[in-house]
Amino acid sequence: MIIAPTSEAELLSRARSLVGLSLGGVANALFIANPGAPAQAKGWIGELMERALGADAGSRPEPDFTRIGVELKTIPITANGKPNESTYVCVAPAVVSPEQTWETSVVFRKLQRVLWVPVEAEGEIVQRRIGWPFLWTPNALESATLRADWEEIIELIATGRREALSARLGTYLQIRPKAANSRSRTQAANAAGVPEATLPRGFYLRATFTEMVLAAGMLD
DNA sequence: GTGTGATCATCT
DNA sequence: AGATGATCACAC
Repeated sequence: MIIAPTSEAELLSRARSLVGLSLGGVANALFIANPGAPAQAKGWIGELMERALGADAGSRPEPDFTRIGVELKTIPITANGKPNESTYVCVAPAVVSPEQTWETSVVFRKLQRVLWVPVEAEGEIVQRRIGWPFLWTPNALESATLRADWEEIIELIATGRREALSARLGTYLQIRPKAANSRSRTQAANAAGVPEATLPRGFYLRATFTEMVLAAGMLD
């Protein structure tokens, strides 16, 4: 077990010491078993990096590095240097409390400070290499857009209009299914407040957004 | 089942 | 090809 970092500088230093290394090499050094077939290896890279860097939040809905409030996100990058996937943020609430605001949301708390770690998206997983990591905080325009996206989506959930939810909503932040399968259900409420089962969903950052973030991050 | 880590696979 | 909806693994 690697001890959690106590400062951003320590975290960033650790992450940058991994630049250029293969995922298999890091896994071997940590005595972590190699992943199975790609379809069975979802999440393996993220969990490997969590362990390599000392993330300590476990499965709690808060930033990975609890002491310094930093969220870790690995980001798959193709040969053209762009992310080939969206980025999962957290589950979307099935019911919204009246006190819920953008500032108290899990999306906001997780995205206030992120350590992005680019990783090659192609080839054998164990041979993929780690790229240049950087710390990020959304700028004013990004924050305003994320907030507007979140509010639009949350409003639909809060008013029970889940039939209007779609991954097409949101400029940077979107909502999509987040479940074991399409038959999964969780308890929600319809427009009249009557309990109703619904598909669990999660918040994701569009790849077009993380592409912008990555482009800026490469500069520092 | 709920939350974490995501990527897969189908549709447009 | 890119985006949307579906799915996989694991901890608790």
